Amino acid sequence: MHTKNSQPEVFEPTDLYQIREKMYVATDCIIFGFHEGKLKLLVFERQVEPFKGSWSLVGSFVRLDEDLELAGQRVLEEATGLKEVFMQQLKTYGKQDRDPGYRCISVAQYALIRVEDYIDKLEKHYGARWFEIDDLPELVLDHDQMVQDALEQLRHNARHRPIGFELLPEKFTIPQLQNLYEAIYQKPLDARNFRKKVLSLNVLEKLEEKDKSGSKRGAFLHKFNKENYLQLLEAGYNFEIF
Amino acid sequence: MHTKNSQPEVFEPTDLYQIREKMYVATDCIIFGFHEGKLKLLVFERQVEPFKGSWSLVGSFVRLDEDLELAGQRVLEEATGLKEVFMQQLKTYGKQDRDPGYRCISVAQYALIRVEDYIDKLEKHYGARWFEIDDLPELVLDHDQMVQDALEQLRHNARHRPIGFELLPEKFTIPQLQNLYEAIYQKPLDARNFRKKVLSLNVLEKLEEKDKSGSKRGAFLHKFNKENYLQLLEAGYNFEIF
DNA sequence: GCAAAAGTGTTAATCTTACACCCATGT
DNA sequence: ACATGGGTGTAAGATTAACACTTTTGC
Repeated sequence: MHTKNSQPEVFEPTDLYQIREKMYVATDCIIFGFHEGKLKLLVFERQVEPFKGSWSLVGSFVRLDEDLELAGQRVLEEATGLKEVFMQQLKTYGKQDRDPGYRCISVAQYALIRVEDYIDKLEKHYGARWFEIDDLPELVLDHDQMVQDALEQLRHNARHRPIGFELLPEKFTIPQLQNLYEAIYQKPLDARNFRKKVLSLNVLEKLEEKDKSGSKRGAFLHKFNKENYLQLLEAGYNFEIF
Repeated sequence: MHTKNSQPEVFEPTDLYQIREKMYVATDCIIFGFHEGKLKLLVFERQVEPFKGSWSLVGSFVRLDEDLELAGQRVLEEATGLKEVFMQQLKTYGKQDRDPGYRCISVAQYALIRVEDYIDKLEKHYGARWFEIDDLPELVLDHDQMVQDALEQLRHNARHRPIGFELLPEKFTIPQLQNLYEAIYQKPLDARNFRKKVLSLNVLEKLEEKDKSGSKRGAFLHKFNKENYLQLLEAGYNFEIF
């Protein structure tokens, strides 16, 4: 509060560039996957002190000559071998004491990957491991918070953009898609209403092929039609799944 | 892509801590205000080279001993004299070449301030100036992008949380609130439907006082009831204004 | 008395929700 | 033939959107 006659304290522009202190900038990746009807998180065993051996997100320092987004992609590729993954910035964590060793802020980014049959290859390396999101271990530093925030963001985004498709293989069935949404929101959805809703969005392309892995009868495979999606977005269309 | 038999490239954990390069971390503030029925942005004349004299958001380097959020509050106080302002992290901008002088990433935060009669005090200092958001000057560096992103975020958030109240004085009338929403979304709203909707949310407290600044008849003042709001949020209530 | 903004309800259209049965197939 | 998951329609209820007139008061 300031009183009527006191001038407000206004910045001295020269201050702006007076105190310049460099610090470490890290990026940490929250990696989600979907497998066997469950939404999962990929975590890693921390290899360095302090907290060596604890579970942790995977991350890295951002290098001086690389864009922030690129740093995320690099971390992801180093950790999983996957390139050009869907990835979105979540939030930057900047508490002064968040890392006990040194001052370091971390830009968290979350990734959605198509797991498919590739899932256990990841686990063979460097203590990487998938956990179901309702059964996560405690993570190091503020990584628990990051995961909670990422889940909230994922739930929020999946309501408004057809983001869920990033977690499925290119071809998928409607029941698979429904399973995914049920896993994200942790509640059962009505199959008729779900089908009606997603088909009404007009972004799915029905293929002639069937997938018989889920049932004897088999379910028709669909593809996500990105062009239709972009057109509808421009037209101000609102995607809400339920 | 990797072939069936090649092991995926997985990160060498020791790499993580091998390349450590410090950089500057800045925070820039997108300051919104609402005055005379218009949504406005507070910008500043840049006082340092390069680009001295250009319009710019206000910002500062984050200090080693301060939390990121605190840095935002500090910048805001230095620039406007206002304390404990509503402020929310927007996004972190980390292109390698975003600042020509040196490597610097910037965490953008946006603030909503209650302008009231305080508006022109701000303009008297250091070239600070309010611009209407549909008539903004070009800003320095990537600040234009920051403002666009902040606007989008503001529009998005104002739909889901009663965030708009932060831009109004403590006591306000329903028509003023409607004006604000019209300014944010740049489209006219139906007065009857708007009133019905916001009142149905049960977060406004009607006062006995009237405000006669807007009309001869005067309109009843209302207060935002934060307790009710928090209760409803917990109960999973969904605030959508239209 | 008139101009200017505040305040008030109803109806049609749309969207959401709940709900139950037949189909196709592999075993 | 039966067990399993895939696929389909309808009706009731809730929400949204469109729309016009009366009230109050300062000038």
